[in-house]
Amino acid sequence: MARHYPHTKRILVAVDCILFGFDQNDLKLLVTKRSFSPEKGKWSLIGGFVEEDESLDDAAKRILFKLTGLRNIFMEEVKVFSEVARDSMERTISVAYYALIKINENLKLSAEYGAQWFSMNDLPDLIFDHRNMVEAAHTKLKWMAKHQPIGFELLPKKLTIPQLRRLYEAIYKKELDKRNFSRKILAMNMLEKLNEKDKSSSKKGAYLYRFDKNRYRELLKKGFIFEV
Amino acid sequence: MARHYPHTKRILVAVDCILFGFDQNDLKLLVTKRSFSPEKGKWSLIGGFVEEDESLDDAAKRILFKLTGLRNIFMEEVKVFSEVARDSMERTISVAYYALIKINENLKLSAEYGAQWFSMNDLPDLIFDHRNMVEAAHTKLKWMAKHQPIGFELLPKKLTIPQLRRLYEAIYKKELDKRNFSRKILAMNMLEKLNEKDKSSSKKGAYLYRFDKNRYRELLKKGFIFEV
DNA sequence: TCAAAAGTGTTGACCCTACACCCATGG
DNA sequence: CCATGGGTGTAGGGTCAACACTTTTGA
Repeated sequence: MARHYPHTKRILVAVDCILFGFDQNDLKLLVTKRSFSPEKGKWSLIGGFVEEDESLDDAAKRILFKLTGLRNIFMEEVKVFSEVARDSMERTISVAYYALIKINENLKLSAEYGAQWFSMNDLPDLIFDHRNMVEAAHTKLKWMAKHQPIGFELLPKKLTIPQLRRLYEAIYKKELDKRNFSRKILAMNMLEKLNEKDKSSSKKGAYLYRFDKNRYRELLKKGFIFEV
Repeated sequence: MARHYPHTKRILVAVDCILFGFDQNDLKLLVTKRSFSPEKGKWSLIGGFVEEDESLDDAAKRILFKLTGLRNIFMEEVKVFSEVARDSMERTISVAYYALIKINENLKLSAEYGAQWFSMNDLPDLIFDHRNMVEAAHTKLKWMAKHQPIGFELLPKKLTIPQLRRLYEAIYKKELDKRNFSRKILAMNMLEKLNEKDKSSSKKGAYLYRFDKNRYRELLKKGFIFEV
């Protein structure tokens, strides 16, 4: 396209991804080893520049796919980071996106990026303002997990109530009463109980459930408001 | 700064402002008549391009100031709009900001922009994706007004409880019980009752109150959570 | 004197929290 | 047989919604 708005500076636009995962009891963050200047070799969120023919959402999906091979992942904008000097090389504004990833044996990370999971309780130093991005994303995650059933995006399709509770405890860094929690969750009537148990974390085993998206959509139509 | 990230397209970055006001019973939006191509002469949100030496927050403040002469106004990012073809001239990504403005006799709008207030219930057609921006901002406003005491930004410093209730009714398009509303608001203990009445909307007159920011900050420290 | 908005209390239903014991099983 | 985590019920307090009449005063 021709330039019809003269005398205005065009700017580099990037997307940086805050990739959350959940593993046993820990909320985790996937970070990569930066392979180019500046700050080469340091820990960094995975990111990339926005191309001419893609929206920011598309750019975020592309970047996520290159690292993880995953598509159709829950992903959402957090906010824009636009301080003039935030990138030491050239002015770049960056839009932070967070994504919720199921960590499991099928997840194959591209070796290219030297990616590694870190516990949110024990993050390494990150370049630029990436630490602020992570904070902002975590704040948004807390908000969202409270008011929308996105926690399930971090768990296997078949999940147990104790697992879900441990996830919320990790997100909020706060213990929850197991009786009250399971009553509240089951009362919403969004989980389908299966005739299987998961014995990976106890001898007795915990019943498996499946989040029923259709039932949730029905509830929404009736004015139901999710809240944990 | 030199270009250190080669082969990447730089992009025009704009800010568009969703300016909310409140007048009697109506939530209002300030829109301008666009004075340049494309779409010259049509109704548009006020906006502008981001300059080299400013953050997006700064750009939004600058644009607001040029139109209204106001500073220190509540203003917050909504989200980025980045569809490739959203601007018909040249690819532009735009970050929507919303602001809350007190409409009163001191407000002097720059004549340059042909600005006009419209009721949110009766908006004109807007250019590009500006209507979507307004929807997104309204959604965020509903969210914020419920969980933070930002409603006061739309009202005079001295306000009455019925006025505040009408504001919330306008934001949520829903009637509220006046007894329950005033009990809830006063119970929060954030309003200082004055010995004056406002008779502009009734013969009996309603007591004026002042929102006490310091008291609110104290409450926050004690773990108080605002919710309407 | 009347119309129009302000102000004010109570009750019942529901919801949320706090809390303790038994169950199933693998080792 | 025992250690570990899973599963379950109840009672009390607090919160929220629903509801109607009186007050004030300008016109």
